[in-house]
This record gives sequence, structure tokens and C-alpha cells, in this order.
Amino acid sequence: MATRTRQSQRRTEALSRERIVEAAVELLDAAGAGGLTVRALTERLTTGPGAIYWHVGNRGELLDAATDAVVAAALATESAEAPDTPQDEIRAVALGLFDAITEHPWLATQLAMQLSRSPLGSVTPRIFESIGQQVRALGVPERNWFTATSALVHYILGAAGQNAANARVLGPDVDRAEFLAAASRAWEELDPEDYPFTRAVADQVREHDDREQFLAGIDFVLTGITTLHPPTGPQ
Amino acid sequence: MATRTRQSQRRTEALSRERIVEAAVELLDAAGAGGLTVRALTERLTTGPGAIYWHVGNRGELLDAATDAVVAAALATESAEAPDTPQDEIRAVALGLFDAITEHPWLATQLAMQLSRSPLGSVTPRIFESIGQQVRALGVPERNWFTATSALVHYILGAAGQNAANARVLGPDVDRAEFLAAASRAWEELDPEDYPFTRAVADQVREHDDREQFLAGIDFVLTGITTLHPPTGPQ
DNA sequence: CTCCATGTTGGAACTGCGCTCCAAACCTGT
DNA sequence: ACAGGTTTGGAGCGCAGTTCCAACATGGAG
Repeated sequence: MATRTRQSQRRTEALSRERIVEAAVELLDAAGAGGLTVRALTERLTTGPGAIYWHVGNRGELLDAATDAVVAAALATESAEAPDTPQDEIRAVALGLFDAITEHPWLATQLAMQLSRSPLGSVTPRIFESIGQQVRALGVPERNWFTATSALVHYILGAAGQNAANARVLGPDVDRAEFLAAASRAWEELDPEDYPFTRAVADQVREHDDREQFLAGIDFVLTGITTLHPPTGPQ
Repeated sequence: MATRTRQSQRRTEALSRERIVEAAVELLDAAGAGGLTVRALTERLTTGPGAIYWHVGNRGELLDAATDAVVAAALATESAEAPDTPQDEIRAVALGLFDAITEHPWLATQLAMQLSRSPLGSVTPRIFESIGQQVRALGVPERNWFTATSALVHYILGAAGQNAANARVLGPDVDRAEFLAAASRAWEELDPEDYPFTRAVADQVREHDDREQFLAGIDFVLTGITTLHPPTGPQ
């Protein structure tokens, strides 16, 4: 019995960090955060753990790389045309992230983890910069730039994260209606003593549109920013 | 050799779901989300896996229970006196969660995961109700209750989540200063072409106060809500 | 062309995890 | 005292991430 049965040819397509990250994103999309296992990767790329670890370091780094790749793609998409107002630009950036999370539900948790693990990563500055440039364009006084941008980023990531649940099931509309109906029903059955408000809005849950509500929140923050920190002339 | 060496007495303090959750929170506080292992629990409680699984079901359920316990405690704390404005009430609730996350950094990720996993859990309604009652007290028209409350909750959880990193190191002030300085330095060293804004606010990072900034964000959202949805008379 | 140095690969194996199973210990009522 | 259900602790299974290393491929030196 031969000591090796390796495939005669090396691989047709060379293994690379990029190919691994790409496969990782596909696995994450297909099976969620738990679906990204080194073994699943080895199977999909028809290789062994050693090859992967030679390129990647460890699983956490792979998750970070996948997150970074998806976020970068999302932020790169909608900066093509631009003669809109800063508000519209901010909405566009926010919706880009929102949609990215809708498309890759694992992104929500991953973003939360990565940001709270180390704001020094490459994802935070990317998002921060996109939003911040528009905050500056809004005419917000410079000493409030950081606070205003942080508030926007916090809202965007918080809201987008929550809404990831709605996208987790497959269907685009059918499942969503079912899901909302179930949530609404669950809220209606809460204790009237302890949860009067939640029960009162239970039916609004059924009717609401995620993107609209997300944008409404953005408008709250934007209105707050421009009201409390009105522009100080040009720039 | 005897087949058993069990301790002669049963345990002085009976095992219970509550005791397990309590130990779980301590483990989480001490070693982060990864520190909560069944084996560590068995050691801390001087018992075996079977005993724990008899009370708890699985690890996920334990995490949920720990999250729920901490959130419930946080929300219960500051509802003692109350003759403040709805705005102050909302700030109080928000700060309660903010501080809880600061004290239990694992809470941030856990909240994000639990909320995006199933809004049907017990944590979401709890938070939602606390905020929602104050939104109602603000005089927001009923048809906007859900949107306004959602925006506040999203911001609060998003912001609190991000700030969890600052609390992960032990020291209250020393480490924090170092941490911020490091973050600031990292931002200053970014590519001036790609990150002009982020570089420009790098020094604001060093000076800012987390709680103040968090409250400033709350005020943005509150101002936006009351501006876009002004009160419609009493209640 | 040959041969070696260097960069890559894939698989065997180690560790530690969540979890199941079960016999032993406990407790309660009679 | 003892029979019943309840609770416990440990052995062990399967699977995850990760490490280690012998086998390969490749490109330049002789």
C-alpha cells in the first residue's frame, strides 16, 4: 500500500487566502456562523487543514477576513453617482450595510463581535469613514464630528443587527409574513400587567416594513444631529 | 476498589437552576463568553455534567438564562423613584443597560445574538416595554410608537455593544486611557488618502467620555422623535 | 538535465468541547 | 424499613480547532 495517494496533479486552481475567504463566505451564507468549520472548508476546497492554516492563521482570523470582505464590498457598491444631499448619502451607506446583513445574516453577530473585540480592526474605520465624510458635509461643527458619527454608526449597526433575524429563513416574503405574525401573536399573549405597551404595538409589528423603519430611525438621528448641532456656515 | 467514591454527604447547598445560572454569570464575567464551559461549571460547582444538564438543557439555554438574569436585574434597578420627565426615564433605562454591559462585557454579543436569533425570547419584550412606556409618555402619536421605540432600542443596544470593548480590561481609568490612546494612535496612522475623516477625529477619540457620548446619541434620537412626531395632546 | 532549497500541501493525531447515558446515591411517603 | 421517583457525578462518544510532519511541487544553481 502506497504511503500517499495524493492527487497526481497539484490543484488546477492554486489555493490562496482569497479563495479561502471566498469559500468561507459561501459556507457562512449557506449554513450560518456555525457552518464555517475547518473540516467543511477542507472538503469544499478538496485540501487538508494544513493548507488552510498555512494561509490563514486560525478560524477567528478567517471570520474577520470574511466580515471585512463583505463589508468592503457593501460599502464599495453605492458610491458610484453622488450628487445627492449628505442625508441621502448617509441613507445609501446605511442601506448598503442593511442589505449586506440581510443577505449575509451571520454578518450581524460577526460585526458586533468584531467591533466590541477591537475597534482597531479594519472594519470599523471603513464604516466610520463612509459615514463621517457625510457628517462633515452636513456642516456639523468639527468638535461634534466624532459624537455625531458615532451615534449614526451605533444606530446603523444596532438596527441592522436586529433585523438580521427576519432574513434568516429562506423565503423573501412568505416566511417573513409568517415570522412577523408569529412574533406579533407572541407579544399579544404577554402578561397585560407587565407588558401593556408591548401588547399595544403587537399589531404594528405585523404591518411594518423593515427598510422603512430602518430609514425612519436614521431620520430620527439625522434630525437630532442637525437640530442640536446646526451647520456653522460652509464646510 | 469501590465502584464509587462519591462524597459522603450530598451537597450542603442543593444544586438548582438558579445556582447554576449564578455560577454561569460569574464564569462569564471572569473569562468572557468562551469561559463558560460545562467543564468549568462542573468544577466550580463540584459536580458532574449530568447534574447540570438535568437542570438546564444545553449550553445555549444557559447563556440565554444568564443574559436574561443580568438584563432583568439591570432594568429593575433604576425604577425606584420616578417623577422625572420621560426623557430622563429613557436615559435612566438606557444607562442601566449601558452599565450592565460595561460590567458584563459578554452581554453585548450575547444580546445581539439572542435578539437576532428570536425576538420571541423574554429579553426583547423586557427592554422594549421599559422604553416603550416612556415613548408613550412622551406623547408620540400611537401609530409611531413601534417605530420610535424600535429606533431607541436599536441605538441603545448598538451603542452599548460597541462600548463593551472599553470595559474589557480591568482597570477603571488607567487602562482605559491607554486603550483610547492606542486606538487614537492607530487611527492617526491610517492612509490619509482613504481615511481623511477618521484621521481628523482621532484626537477626539482620546478625549471623549463613553457615557456622555452615549447620552448624546440618545438625545439625538429623542430630539428626532419629538421633532418628527410631535405630541398630539395629552397621552 | 539534475539536484537541492524553498515554499506549499494534505492527512494523522492531539486536545478540549458539548452532550448522552447510566448506575449509584439521595429523599419522600408509607 | 423499604419502594418509588428524583437528583447526582462520571465515563465516554462524536466533533470541533489546531499542530505536526512527511510528501509533493517548483524554480534557480551547477
